[in-house]
Amino acid sequence: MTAAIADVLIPLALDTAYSYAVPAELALAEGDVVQIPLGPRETVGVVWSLREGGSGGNLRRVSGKIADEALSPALRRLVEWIARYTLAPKGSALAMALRLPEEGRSETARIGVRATGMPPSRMTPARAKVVAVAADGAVRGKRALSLEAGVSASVVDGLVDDGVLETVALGPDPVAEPPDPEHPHSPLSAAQGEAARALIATLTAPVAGGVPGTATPPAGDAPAPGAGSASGAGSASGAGPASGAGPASGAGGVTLLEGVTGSGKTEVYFEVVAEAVRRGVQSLVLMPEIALTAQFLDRFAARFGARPAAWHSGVGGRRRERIRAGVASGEIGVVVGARSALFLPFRRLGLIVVDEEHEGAYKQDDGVCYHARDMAVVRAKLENAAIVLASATPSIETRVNAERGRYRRVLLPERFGGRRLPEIRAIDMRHEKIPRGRYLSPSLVTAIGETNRAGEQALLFLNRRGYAPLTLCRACGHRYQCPNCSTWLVEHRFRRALVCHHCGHAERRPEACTSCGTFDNLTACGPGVERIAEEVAATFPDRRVIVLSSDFPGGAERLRAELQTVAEGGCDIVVGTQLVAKGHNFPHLTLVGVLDADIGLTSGDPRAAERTFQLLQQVTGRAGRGERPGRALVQTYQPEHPVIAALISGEAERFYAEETAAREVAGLPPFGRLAALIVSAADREAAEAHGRALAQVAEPPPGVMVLGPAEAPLALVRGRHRFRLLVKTEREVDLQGYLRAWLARGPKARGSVRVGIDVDPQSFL
DNA sequence: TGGGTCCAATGC
DNA sequence: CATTGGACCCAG
Repeated sequence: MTAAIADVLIPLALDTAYSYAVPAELALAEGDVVQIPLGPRETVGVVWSLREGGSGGNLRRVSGKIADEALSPALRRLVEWIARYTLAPKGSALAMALRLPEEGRSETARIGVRATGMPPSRMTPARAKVVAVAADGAVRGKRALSLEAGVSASVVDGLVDDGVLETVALGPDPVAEPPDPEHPHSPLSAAQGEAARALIATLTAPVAGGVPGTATPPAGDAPAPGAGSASGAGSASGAGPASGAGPASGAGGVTLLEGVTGSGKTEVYFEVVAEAVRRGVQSLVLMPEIALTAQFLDRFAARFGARPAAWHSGVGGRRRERIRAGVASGEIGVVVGARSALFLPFRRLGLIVVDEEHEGAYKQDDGVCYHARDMAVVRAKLENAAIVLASATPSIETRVNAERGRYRRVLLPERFGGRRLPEIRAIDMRHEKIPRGRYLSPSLVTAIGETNRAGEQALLFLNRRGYAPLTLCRACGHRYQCPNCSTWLVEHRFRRALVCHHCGHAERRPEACTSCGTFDNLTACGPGVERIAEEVAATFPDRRVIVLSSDFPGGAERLRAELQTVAEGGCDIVVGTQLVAKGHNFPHLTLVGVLDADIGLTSGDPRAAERTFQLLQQVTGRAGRGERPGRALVQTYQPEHPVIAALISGEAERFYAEETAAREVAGLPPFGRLAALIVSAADREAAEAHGRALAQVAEPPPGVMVLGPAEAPLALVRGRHRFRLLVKTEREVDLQGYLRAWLARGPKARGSVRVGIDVDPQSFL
C-alpha cells in the first residue's frame, strides 16, 4: 500500500511547502489545517496538496487535524496570488490568512438577572421602577436593567440580595446581529436610487434561491492573472491586479462608485449590501481607518437595525475567534473591517465594498507589502463576487481603469438634499501680514469670527501633529533629531516631550540645550495643531476649542467622545489633522480653513500632487453638509500651483486629466510598473555596498530601468540605514519575473543586511 | 578553559 | 516563528 504524502505550507517565512507522511487513520483534504512537527516543536500548517508517495520515505508524520478549520480553495489561491505578486514567501502570505490562536484574555462571563416573582421585603421608589421593568420576566444584563429603570446599579444588586431578582449566566455578547435589509430607513434620493440599482445589477448571486446554504457556484478555472504554472516563472506577468476584471456590463467585475463629498455614497452601497443579504451571500466592507468607524457602525445600525461584525487589529482574543468562526459558518452576514479583514474565511462572499478606495492606508508597507484595495479586487474575482470601489476622489489608477472600460463607473455628481458644494477661495499668504510665529491670516481670523457669530463651527486643518515640527537652540543652532531615524523630533508641549513620529522615540524636552548647555533658549520652529490651538485660544479667548489628532490623549474612546461633541455642536472651533478629513459628519460646520495647503507638494514624491489634491478636496468637503452652505479658505504660498488652482476652481476633472497625462508621459503607474528594493543594514556602508552589488548585476532588459542605489529619503529608520533601488518597467513587462531572476543572480544578503521588496510602492520614503 | 551572550541558519 | 548551536568574548 502506498502512503499518502501531504505538502504542508507553514505560516512562516518559507516559500515552499514541507512534506509529511499522512497516517493511515487520518483523512485529509487539501486546505485542512493540521498540526505538524517542525524541528523540535509542533506547529500548525495548511495542507497545500496531497499526493501518493511510493515508500513515504522517512518523512515525519502529520500529528493531527484541527477540526472545523480549513482554507477554502479561493482563499488558498488568494494566498498564492499575493505571494507571487508581492514576492513574499508563500508562508508569510499564509500567515495573514491564518492568524490562529491569539490566546486572548478569556471573555468576562456576563451575568443577567430576571424577576423571581417574589415581592421585595421593602419597597422604595427606585426599587419600584426596577420591579416594573423586570415584571415581564425577561433576562437582562444587570447594567441594562439599571439603565432601563433609570436607577443606579446598586439598587439592582440590592434586589438580587433580597431574592426579588435572580442571576442567570448569560452567553457572551453577540459579535454581530443579523442585519435586516427591510429595516425601516430614510429613503434615497432619485440619484442615489439609480446608482444603487446600477450597483445591484453587478451582484453575481442569483435573486431566487437566496436560501442560506445555496452558495453561488464558483467561477471558472483561472480567475486571476497569475494563477498559472506552479513554477511561478512569468505567471504574475504583465497584468497588475486590476486587469482581468470583468467587462463593463452584466454581473461581476469591478465598479467605481464616485460621488462628491456629501453625496451619500454610503447609503447607496448600504442598499447593495442589503440586496446581498436578501440573496443570502456575505458582504465585506473595507474601511481605511478603523478608529473612525464608531460613527459608521451607528449608521449601519440605523439602516439595518443591527450592528455588523467589526474587524480590526484591536479586536482580540475570543471575539476574534468568534468572528472568524461566524464568517466561516456563514452565520455572520456582513463584516466591516480594516485591510486584514480581506483574509477572513468567508463561506460565500458575494460582495466587497472598498470605502475611500484612494486611501493610502490600504497599502501595507512592512512584512508582506500589499495593497488591500488591489487584493480585494483579486479576492472578489476568485470568489466570483461583485466589488465596489467608493470614493469622492478616486485614485488615478482606478480612474484610468474606469476610463479604459476595465471598471464600470457609477457617478453621484450632486450632494444629497440639493446641498451645494462649499465655495473655495485661496488666501495668498505672500500678501497677508502675519507676525512671526503666527499662522492665522487676518482674512481667516475674520471668517472664523463671522462663522462663530452666526452660531456655526469652524474647522482649521493642518496636517501636522504636535506643537512644532522642529526644535532648535537659539544659542548654538543645535537641532533635535531622532537618534534612530533621520527625522526631526516633534515637540509635544502637552506631554512636555520631543517625539519621533517614525519610530516612537520620545525624550523629555530639556531645560537646557543638550549640546551647548545654554539654559532656556530652545525655540519651536513651525506649526503643529497644538500650536495653532494656542494661537486660536489667544485670538478667540471665549470660544470652545477642540484639538483632534491621532495621538489624542486618552485614546480612541475619548477621541470618539470628542468627535461626538463636535457633531452635536458642542464646540466652536476644531483644530485637526487629517483625522478630521474623513468620514465624519459635522452638521454645524460651515467654514473650513486650510492652514498650509502647500505641505506635501514639495516632497519629490510622484504621488504628492494627487494625495494633496485628494486630502484638500476631502477636508474642504467637510463644510456645509448640514442645512447651511459652507465655504473653505485655503492659505497657500503658491495659489497658481495646479493642485491649488484645480481645488479653487473646482475643476477636478482638469486636474485629473493633467495629472494622468503627466503620469503617462513619465511612464509611471498605471501606465508603467514600479517596484522598490529597500536595502537596509545596521551600518551605512554595508547597506550601500550591497545595494551597489545588486545594481551591478541588474542587467535590465529593454523596457526595464533600474535606478539607484540612492540613500532613501528617510535614510535612517529604527536604527537601520536604508538605500533604495527603483525598478521602473513598461506595462507589459513581467516585473515579478524580472525581480526574481535579478535577486537570484545577485549576492545573497549577509550580516545585518536585509533586502525588502515593495511592488507598487505608494510612498517614496 | 568554562561559561556566558549574540545572531544566523534551520525546520520536511 | 522558535530553537539552536557555533562564533565570539571575558574572567580566572
